[in-house]
Amino acid sequence: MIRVDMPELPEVQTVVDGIQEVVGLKILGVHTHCLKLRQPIQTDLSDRLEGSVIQMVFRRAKYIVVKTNCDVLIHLGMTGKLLIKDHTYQRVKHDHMEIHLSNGKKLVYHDPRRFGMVSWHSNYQDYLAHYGVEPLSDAFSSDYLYQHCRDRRTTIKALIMDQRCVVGVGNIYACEALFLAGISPLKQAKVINKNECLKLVAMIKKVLNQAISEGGTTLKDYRTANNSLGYFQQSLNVYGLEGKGCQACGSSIQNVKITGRSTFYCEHCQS
DNA sequence: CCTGTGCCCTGACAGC
DNA sequence: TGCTGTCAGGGCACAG
Repeated sequence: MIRVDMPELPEVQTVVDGIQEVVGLKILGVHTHCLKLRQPIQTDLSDRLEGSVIQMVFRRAKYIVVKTNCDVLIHLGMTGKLLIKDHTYQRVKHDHMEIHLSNGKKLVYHDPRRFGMVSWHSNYQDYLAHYGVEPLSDAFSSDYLYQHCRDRRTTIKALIMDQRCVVGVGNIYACEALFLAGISPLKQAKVINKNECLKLVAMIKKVLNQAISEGGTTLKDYRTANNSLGYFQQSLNVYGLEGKGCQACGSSIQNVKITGRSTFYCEHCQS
């Protein structure tokens, strides 16, 4: 078992659950320190947010949605963190934005690799209009996935990572779910049968739900120790385990590239 | 429309 | 020891 700490859907959900205390607070001001994220932080972000009240914080795909008088979308990218700090907190390297709140605390956006994003929209749904169903919703069913697989020559792994089909399934959980479903990541989507769709959908929901429940516990510990929020760590079966023995059969875990992403699987258990 | 490739960015790590 | 090269990957632009 190895541990990783990239913010996939469960990590984003855990962060959202952990910052509910900001709901109802007034935004006194916003300071941005680096405009060059995945897309530039809008220069009028502060003007837009100052004086407004945070009405709701929730997750859509891997975005954190902060509803005020407009919608603020926050994406953590690879290395992003959203931290609650008190008024004595001093900014450190890679803190790109601070939102000053009416209870004296600050919501701090920290992202060394700057793959993340912060932006305001009048309606967040317009920005995410091309996004598919939530993986943990009833809309993501085996029938839904099966229909999306029709006539698709791409691999099943690329398909479940395509946000137009289903959102929030990143590289790690795609690998893990395919392992648990016994399906090769290299298999063409169009030859996946209904029973395989049933298993795969169930396993995607399982790994995500499991990670969310584990994350809640880890986050609580993390907060106690550091008085701050961050994403957590997840135990894995195949991801990052190239050359190691498969837990189920002992065969060596393979690593192949699929659409540029490292893809870990067991040739014996997945076909 | 469908599919694959490359880019953005910094830090961790391997190899010399 | 310090340098260089490689890799990590979500989302999107772009090419074929």
